[in-house]
Amino acid sequence: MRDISDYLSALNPRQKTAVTAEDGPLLVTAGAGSGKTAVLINRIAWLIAERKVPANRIIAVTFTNKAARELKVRVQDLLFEITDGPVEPIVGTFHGLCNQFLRIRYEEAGLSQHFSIMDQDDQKSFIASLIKDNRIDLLNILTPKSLQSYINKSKEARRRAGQGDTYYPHQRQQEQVYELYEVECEKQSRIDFAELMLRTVELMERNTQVRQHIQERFLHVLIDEFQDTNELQFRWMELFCGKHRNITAVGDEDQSIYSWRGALAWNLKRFEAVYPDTRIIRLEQNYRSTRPILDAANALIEFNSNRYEKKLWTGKSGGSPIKLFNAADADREASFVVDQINQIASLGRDWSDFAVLYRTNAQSRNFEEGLSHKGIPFRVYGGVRFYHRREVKDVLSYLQLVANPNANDALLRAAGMPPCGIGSVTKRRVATRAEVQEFSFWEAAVELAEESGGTGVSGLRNLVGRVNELKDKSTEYSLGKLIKAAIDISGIGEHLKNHSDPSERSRIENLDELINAGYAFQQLQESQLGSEILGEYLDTVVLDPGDTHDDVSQGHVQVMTLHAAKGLEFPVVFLTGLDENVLPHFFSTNRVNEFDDSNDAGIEEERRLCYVGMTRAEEVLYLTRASNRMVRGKYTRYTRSRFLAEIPRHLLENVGFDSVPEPIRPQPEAPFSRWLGVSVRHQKFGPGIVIAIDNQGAESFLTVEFEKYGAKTVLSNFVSIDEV
DNA sequence: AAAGGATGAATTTTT
DNA sequence: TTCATCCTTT
Repeated sequence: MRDISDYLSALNPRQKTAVTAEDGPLLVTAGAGSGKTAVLINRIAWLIAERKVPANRIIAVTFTNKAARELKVRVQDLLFEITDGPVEPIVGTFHGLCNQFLRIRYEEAGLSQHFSIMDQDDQKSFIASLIKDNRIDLLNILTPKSLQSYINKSKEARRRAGQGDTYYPHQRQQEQVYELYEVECEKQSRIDFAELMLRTVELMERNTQVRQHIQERFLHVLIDEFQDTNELQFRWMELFCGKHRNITAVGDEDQSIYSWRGALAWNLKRFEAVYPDTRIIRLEQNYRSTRPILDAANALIEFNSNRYEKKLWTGKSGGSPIKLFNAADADREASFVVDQINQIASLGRDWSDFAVLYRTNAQSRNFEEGLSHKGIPFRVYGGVRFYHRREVKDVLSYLQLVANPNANDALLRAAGMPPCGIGSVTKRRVATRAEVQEFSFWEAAVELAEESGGTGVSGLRNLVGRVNELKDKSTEYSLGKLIKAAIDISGIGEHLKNHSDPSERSRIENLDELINAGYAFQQLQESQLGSEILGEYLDTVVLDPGDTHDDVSQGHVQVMTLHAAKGLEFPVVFLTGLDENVLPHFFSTNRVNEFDDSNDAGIEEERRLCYVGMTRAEEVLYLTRASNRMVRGKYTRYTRSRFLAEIPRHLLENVGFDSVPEPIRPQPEAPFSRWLGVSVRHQKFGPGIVIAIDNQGAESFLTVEFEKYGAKTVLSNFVSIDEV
């Protein structure tokens, strides 16, 4: 049996300090590529193996299911040789963990046992039908989408209906819809993503017994990607670690790119404020990128304010400068990228070594066309997820109805697919009946089906019969078999098979895939019957609808947005669209509507996005741009991104203009001004204090009074802020 | 209920 | 330009 210290020896000193930190609040600010996942994994393993903390009394939280799976597997792998017993730390996403919690404590949380979870799409149509059914005349600045965001934002701020501002008419209407929404969710036993968190937090706050039990149980709480936590999640953390206060938060404010979804990078600072005895460890050694890439990324992010001063460094030497290409238009930008990929690949690289990154999905088309034109295999991340496909949702609506008959939208969906004579008139009858009798659409449909009537009523009779048949089967069938039954009994399979449109017919393949997924899911759980496993399956489908980008993408060039690229790394990266109003995006520089905040904060998030993109690159980084882009059918001129001017020029190599280059913009602001008087550390000269700053173009020279060498003027790239 | 036409909107999307 | 959604028509 090996000793845990063998593994620890693979860590650098700071990582080791973080891994073996004693009890109490611990904050790890981990720069891109600095091995934060390794720290998390090793810390959990160390707690279990060295500190003998029972694995099931450790809870680790991530934002994605993928990250949760990876964390769990790697901890288990690491401990496999060290411990004998099974190792099961509790690892999951915030929402997944809250769901598990609420499934057990649904009663105390005031939920129906059969509550079903709505994803974003479900929620949006739920709100839309709410507005329609209640005949609400929406003010013209409000839409179902804006109301959805209002409701979610309110919940994230822990505001219930009736607690928001009502000064303006539109605010009153927002509150009105929010109130209706809560009532309707209650009636239909529906719950949305934010509600999973809010209910959990509210229950913990309200119920002392539950709180104490949880706080007692979890000896250690660990949270990954802390810069992405929102208000609710911060509160969740406080509640979960309230007793033992053994909380490890890992994050990087420079990679906070989800503030528009309520993430508060500021939570890192707040953590320190809430836990004054916090131990802070900074991981600054980067193991991913070559030096020019790091230097450029560092210089760029330096323009942001309110950061922890930290500077990534690498022990690696060498590395080629960043290649900059100015294209005349987006087509040429794409063909340049494709040509470069072809050339570099011919020197012996796999297609999957390349990534093409962009700010908006609309930019992908040129690259897709260029790549397929040259016959290069590629995969575009994003797009419609399997479980969001129309035919899949249609089939699942029948199962949803079995699991939660109160789900009105599931009934309406099932009623429309396959077409069975139930049109808008019949649907309205169902809705009216449900309203009058104060029960669900399902019950209304059952009642109406027993009366006599025309095609609509016989359609309802059909539908009710089918769902009841499925309900019977659900008690005896396995999940895969049940899904197959849903496809057959509903008639969706038959309907698609006979469709005149071949693209509709091809949807059958997805349904076959759905059946397979059902069998696979059943395998994963212990053998349970359909009725028991169905609920779990429907939860999983919503909370973990699978990657749009499977790991089978080997042998393909990776094409994706900057957001999708976070957490990934590639040997060769093309960061495209470095144009003003593309990156930074137009919305961050111009106020377009009341919902976006165009200000420094907006630009700074764009800068972080750019930073995230650059730090994805291991060896080669290209920055490309185009002077003309087709937008809404019109050619629009673009100027170079301000971010290009923020990267020291000696790190950039122009590999081509195929248009007249625009003059470089003047330096926006003296970059290192905040460094004056700050104590810093130079790679060669050691510690010192900055006494003067000289900005020359994109480069900055710092005059530093060194402890050991006196005053010297050095390039800012070689200086980092001293650790406090 | 389905198909065709008009209309309007167009960042990013871990759960 | 392109795509999705709504509305009209049959």
